[in-house]
Amino acid sequence: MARPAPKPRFARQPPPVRRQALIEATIECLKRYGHDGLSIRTISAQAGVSVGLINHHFPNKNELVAAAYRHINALLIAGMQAAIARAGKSPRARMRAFLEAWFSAPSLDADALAVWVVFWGLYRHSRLIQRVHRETYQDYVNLLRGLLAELLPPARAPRNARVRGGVRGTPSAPVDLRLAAIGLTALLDGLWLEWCLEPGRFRPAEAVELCEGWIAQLVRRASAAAGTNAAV
Amino acid sequence: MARPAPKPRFARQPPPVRRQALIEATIECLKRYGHDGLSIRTISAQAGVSVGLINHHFPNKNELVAAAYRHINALLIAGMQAAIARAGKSPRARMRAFLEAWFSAPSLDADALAVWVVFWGLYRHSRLIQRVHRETYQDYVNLLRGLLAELLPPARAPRNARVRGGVRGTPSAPVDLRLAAIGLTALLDGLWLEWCLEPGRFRPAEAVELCEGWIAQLVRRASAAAGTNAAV
DNA sequence: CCTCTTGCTGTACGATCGTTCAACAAGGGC
DNA sequence: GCCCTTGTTGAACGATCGTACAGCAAGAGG
Repeated sequence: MARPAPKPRFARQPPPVRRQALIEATIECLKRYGHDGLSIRTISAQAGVSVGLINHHFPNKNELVAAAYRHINALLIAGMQAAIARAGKSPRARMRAFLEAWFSAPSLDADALAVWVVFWGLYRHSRLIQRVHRETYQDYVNLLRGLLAELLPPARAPRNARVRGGVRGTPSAPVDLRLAAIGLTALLDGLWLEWCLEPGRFRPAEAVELCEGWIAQLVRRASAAAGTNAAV
Repeated sequence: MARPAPKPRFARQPPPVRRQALIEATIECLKRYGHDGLSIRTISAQAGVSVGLINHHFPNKNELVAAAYRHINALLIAGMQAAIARAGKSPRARMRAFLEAWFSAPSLDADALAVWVVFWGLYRHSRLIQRVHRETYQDYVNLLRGLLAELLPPARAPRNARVRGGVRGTPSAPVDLRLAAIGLTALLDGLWLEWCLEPGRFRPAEAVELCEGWIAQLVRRASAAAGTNAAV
């Protein structure tokens, strides 16, 4: 008992490490408690630190929240890119890998959606969130557009494509890569949203199937327009 | 000046009228201030009443919020139904009317999305919101499914439809009305979401066009499967 | 082992939150 | 014109919010 039990009351961490821990605690709190979890006290408790520490590493709460938003964005995109890279070189396999990664954990998680939705709710009134969104959402769209471009015949890009009015009965209109990416993004986001809000309504495999149907239809139209059979 | 200027300091309202006014004030506050607008003081100021009145007409704040969620749901569905009714009897015209109503004001409004998103953020942690969602979302899905059913040939409904594994290259698989409705819902929601988050990326007419393309493709497949030419 | 830097703690502060409640007064019924 | 019902007010309460800041102590450098 000579030694006074030198158990340190806390352990110092390098700023980057601590910042990362705080960011992850923020996301965990959002998962657990929704928007109510976005409080300095809740987050610092989750991270196991005192209330004052957050303002030592971040100028204010909004900056921490924006950093957390940036983190989940980056995580999502990195996950998708990894899945694609694992799939090899075949454009079809890469697209399929992307879809399957999109419609399975950890992307397809009701808790995760709850987190995203809180950020979207902040979007309109937080310039910080808006900036992060602009910076990262573009990456996601580009990723998707790249996958589509691989898949479609390398036809002349329809630059400045003005859509002809009333496309009702013209199934062989030239494929607009921009619109195609927008549509696929919408389908992905919409299915993701639906599944998270009510997981019982359909199975993830069915969502993949719906997307592949959309893409197959796209490839068919593109091939017809190009007059070739480039796509299998 | 004999009369002491009998200007009443407030005007009484029948409870249903006042309740409705408070509900609309809640939505207005959400539009204006996002989640921060969901405070008793902000809402009562918007409605022009005192802080105590809300708890006189609603047992607590959560009930008011749930009532507001129910209100915007009902409003949306009523708007769509009205647009459809105005379109007459032709299934194609009705579907088109629906799409155009969906992708124009007041549905397609960035402020409106901000309101929805806040409610979705509450969804996971509020039993009240969950109940309202269940009760009203079903109406929306049924509306959409009805429109689709009108449009597709009256083929035998694929009950208990088990999706065949790996539908990769079978474009003439029987059309599953359930999956079709799910896909169209996702496309609608996704495009709506995208447009509201970044209105510059595409025009509402392009969204309508994307949806009509999806539906046309569906009709084509259904016709092929039925072996008829029922749909023009 | 002492020193110095700095990551970290925890109290304090003012603002704002949702809710309660006693008192007020608007306005219809007689 | 008075009464009575009840819609409405607004002060007060305790809890919790984000931030500031003075001081503690961990742990590397000498």
